[in-house]
Amino acid sequence: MLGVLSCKIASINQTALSLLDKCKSMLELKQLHAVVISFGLSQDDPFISKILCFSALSNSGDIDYSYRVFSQLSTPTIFSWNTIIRGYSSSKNPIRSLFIYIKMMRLGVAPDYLTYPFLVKASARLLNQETGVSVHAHIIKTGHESDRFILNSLIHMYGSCGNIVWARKIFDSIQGKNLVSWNSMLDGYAKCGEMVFAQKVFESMSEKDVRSWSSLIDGYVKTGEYREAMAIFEKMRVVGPKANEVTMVSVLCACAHLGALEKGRMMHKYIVDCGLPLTLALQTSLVDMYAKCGAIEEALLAFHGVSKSQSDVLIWNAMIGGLATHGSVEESLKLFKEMQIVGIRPDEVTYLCLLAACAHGGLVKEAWYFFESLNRCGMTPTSEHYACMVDVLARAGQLSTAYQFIYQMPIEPTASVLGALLSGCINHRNLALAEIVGRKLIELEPNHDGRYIGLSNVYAVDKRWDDARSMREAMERRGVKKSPGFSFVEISGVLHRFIAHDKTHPESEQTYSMLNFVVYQMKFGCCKDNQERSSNDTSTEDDLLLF
DNA sequence: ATTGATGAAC
Repeated sequence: MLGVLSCKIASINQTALSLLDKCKSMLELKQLHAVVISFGLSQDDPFISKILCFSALSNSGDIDYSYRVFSQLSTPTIFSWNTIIRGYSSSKNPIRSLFIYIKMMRLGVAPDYLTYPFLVKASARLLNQETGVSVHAHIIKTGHESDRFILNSLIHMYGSCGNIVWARKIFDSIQGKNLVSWNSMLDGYAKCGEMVFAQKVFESMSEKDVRSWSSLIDGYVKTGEYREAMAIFEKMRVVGPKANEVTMVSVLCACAHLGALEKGRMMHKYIVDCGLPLTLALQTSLVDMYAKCGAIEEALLAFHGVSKSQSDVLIWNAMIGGLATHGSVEESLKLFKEMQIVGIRPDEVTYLCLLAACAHGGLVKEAWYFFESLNRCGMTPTSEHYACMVDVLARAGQLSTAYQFIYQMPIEPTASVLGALLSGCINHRNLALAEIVGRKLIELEPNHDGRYIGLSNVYAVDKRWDDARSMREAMERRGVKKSPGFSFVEISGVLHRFIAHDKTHPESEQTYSMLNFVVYQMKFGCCKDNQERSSNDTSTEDDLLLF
């Protein structure tokens, strides 16, 4: 009798195990788990291992459920410990990997060679080098310092934490580097903005995969070298591997910053043609690209293509921010309300977007409301929030309120906070305050060319030409290099760069003629006749303002 | 059972 029963249990167990392999959601997993518990099999090891793995590691898993199951085990195997540490290392709370590890140490459980890669990953994701160094020390103490997987993850960790020197030291020490070693080193340089070194590493790689290309492209995007990023992508299309989601996210970001709408549309088409799945990250990049390129209708189209139940705070921020910078202030605020109805919690960035909207629409009262909402929702305003708030007040001409606001800030005002006040002072012609703020800004950032130009502009508005010139001289005396401002215009997919006073473009003459025409229209609201259009009559004042 | 990349604002 007992034999039959145990036979039955074994077959139920077998069925449950094979069903678990086909499990697709937490709901199904929990149902199976419940069945097995009701048969009194919950302590059965292969089954529990599978439950842990699915809930800790699968995309549709739930690491906290995994941990609850784990904490019921009397003596978890090293496999179970590692699974939980691994699960937390890629979760929202990577610090929990370290907590589990500490628990493990206290209980005297010995970690193995599979424990450490996840602990290093957790430290990397925390961007906390001190934690990383502690883990590194444990790796040496337990004799795992020559494991190639661990060394590769250490390169990545040090690179992510900005310690590129140590990343390089480990990289150089590895005998028999593999593609992951090279990619981690390359990505470390790219993350630190060391693109010359990143390029060097990239070129000396005998084997490159999609990650190598993506890291290089993203490095150029993060350093603001968008045209270089696009050039690498074009090369990748010819000689490299097929682009994937990550590649395209960076490429779209480059298009967005270049304002290259045609190119952005081509990239959108490329994504569809390649059959790349339109993930939420890609859709967010599309929304942002279209919005930044001024194609707000296409941005909205991309945004509404996402079902609200699948959306997250990032894509709402992209759309709210896009509408705000486009000047569609009401639409932007309306979307904010809708976001809350859908049940997406706004975050710090959402409030920055809202404050930007208020600045554009001159909505001072609303801005105060949003600023106070930050505190109400338990968020701490950052210097960027203060800068935005000052921008709202300064644009609206409430200069003394702005000044008071800065005065009672709990943190030191940053250059962008004072910068917002300065432009308000210039626009509303409070030149006495402008001079004080301008001087403070140079003090704060003595190596920033724009700060000297800022104060010089104050003098220029005040027609104090000698003082204006002296600022330029002060800048040169201190050896501050002035980088020329430039912008891009995309025509038929070709990017044209314009630098102030640059005459090297083949159609420079027509361009300046049109510029003068447009400036005249803006100033006087009527057309000059064609004869006058070509005359180059920039005044001294404009010259100084443009620098 | 292991390591490496991506979306929002300044």
